[in-house]
Amino acid sequence: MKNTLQRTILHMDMDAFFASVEQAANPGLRDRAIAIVGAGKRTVVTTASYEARALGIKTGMSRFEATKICPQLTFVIANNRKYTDTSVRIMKILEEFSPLVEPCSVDEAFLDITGTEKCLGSPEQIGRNIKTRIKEGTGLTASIGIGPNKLISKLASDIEKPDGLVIVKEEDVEALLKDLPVNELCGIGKKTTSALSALGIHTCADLGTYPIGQLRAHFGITGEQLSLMGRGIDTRRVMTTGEQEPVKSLGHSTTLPKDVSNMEDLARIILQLSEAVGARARRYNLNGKTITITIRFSDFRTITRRKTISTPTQDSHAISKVALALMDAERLSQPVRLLGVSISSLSNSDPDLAQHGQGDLFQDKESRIKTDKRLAAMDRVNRRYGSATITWGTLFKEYDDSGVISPAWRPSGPRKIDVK
DNA sequence: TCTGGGGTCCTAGGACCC
DNA sequence: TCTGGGGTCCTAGGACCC
Repeated sequence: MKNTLQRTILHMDMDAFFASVEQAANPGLRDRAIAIVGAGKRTVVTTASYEARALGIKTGMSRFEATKICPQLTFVIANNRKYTDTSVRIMKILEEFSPLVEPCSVDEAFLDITGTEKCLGSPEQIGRNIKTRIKEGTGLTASIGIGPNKLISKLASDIEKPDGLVIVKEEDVEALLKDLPVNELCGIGKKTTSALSALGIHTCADLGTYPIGQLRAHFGITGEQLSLMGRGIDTRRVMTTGEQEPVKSLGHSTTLPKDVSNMEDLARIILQLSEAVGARARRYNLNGKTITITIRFSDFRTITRRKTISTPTQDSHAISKVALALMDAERLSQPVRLLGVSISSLSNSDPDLAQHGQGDLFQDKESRIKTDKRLAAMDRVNRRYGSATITWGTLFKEYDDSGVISPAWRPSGPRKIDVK
C-alpha cells in the first residue's frame, strides 16, 4: 500500500565527533581516554572518546566529576574551528550522494536517498560508500542508519555505533520496535519515560498499542505524536537548508566564571550578550520583537523574563535597553550564575539573505556598525551606573566565547555562529 | 571546589477585542 | 441581575534535542 509514499532515509551520525577529530589530528591522543571541554572553569564534557566512555565518562559531566571518576582522563580544550571546518567537509561529501541533505547538527544529517538505486546502487552500497568517502576525506568514522523514515533511520544509526551500518526495512520495523524501550526513541526523554512508565508503558510496542484517547488525555497533542512514534510512523520530510523553516529565535548565554551579585558587573555582561545577539541579528538581517533574558541563580533556579516591543529591532542598544530594564525589575535575592539574552518573534526584510547566510558578505559594514553600537552601549551603561563603569578594556573581556561550540551549530544560516 | 550553550515545541493563564 | 465565548497576543516555564 501507498508505495508512492515509500521513501528511503539515511541518517549519518559521526562517532564521538569532537573527540575523534582531536584523536585523528594528534596521534598522541589515539586509543586514549580523552574528554573535550571548554576553556572556562565551569565547563562540562561535551564529547568523550570511546575509551573514556568505557571508563564511565559521559557527556554533560562536570570536569570535576569526570576527574573524580577517571583521574587519568586527558582533557582537551575544544578547538571549535577544527570541528566546524570538518563538519562543512562532511556535509559536502554527503551532497555527492543526494541533493536532499538536511544537516541537523554539527555532526549529523539526514539524506533522502529514495530512487537512487539506478545511479548509486543499493541503500547498503550508498551507506558503505558514504562511510568510505568520509573516512578518506577526514580520517573519521561515521555510523549510518537507513530506514523508511527519519525516526527509524536515526534509531538504526545508533544500533551498531561506532562505525556502524544498519538497514531497517519497512517490514522489519515492527520486530525492531517490539521490545525496544521507549526512551530509545528520539523525542522521549527522562520525564516522558517515567510518565509513560507510570502508565505501564515500557516498550515501543506498549506505546503503539496503548489507546490513543488515553495518551491524548495524559499528554495532549503530544499523546498522538507518541502513539505514532510507538508504531514507527514518521511523516517528516528531509529538508535541505534552503527549505527549512526560518529560524525562530536567536540568543547567547554565558555561565559566569563565578557567581556574581554586583549589578554593575551583571549589567556589563548583559551589554556584551546584547551586542553578540544584535551583531548576529544584523548579519542575517533579522529583527526581533521579543527580548528575553535568562537568569540562573547560584542554586540553579532559572527564570526568564521577556518583553515584546512595538518595533522589531536588530540594534544592540535597543536590545540591551530592554534586557537591562528586565533585569532591573528583578529582585536578585541570590548571586547569579548564568545570564542570557535572546530575541524572538523574528522578521526580516530580505528572506534570501536570512535563509542562506549571505549576510557574511557584509562584514566590513558590519564591523563599522558594531563599533558605533558598542560606543552607544558603553555610553548608556555609564550614564546608568556611573561613569567609568565600562571602558574599552573591560567591555568584551568576560564574555569571550571560550566555551565549546554548540552541537546545534549549522554550516550556514543564522545558526552559523562565528568561531575563532 | 558539581551541573555548557545553541535551539524547538508545547502548555497554561491572563489581557483584550468583538 | 453571578458563570457568554471564540480568537489572538503576551508571558513564564519546562521537556527535549545535539
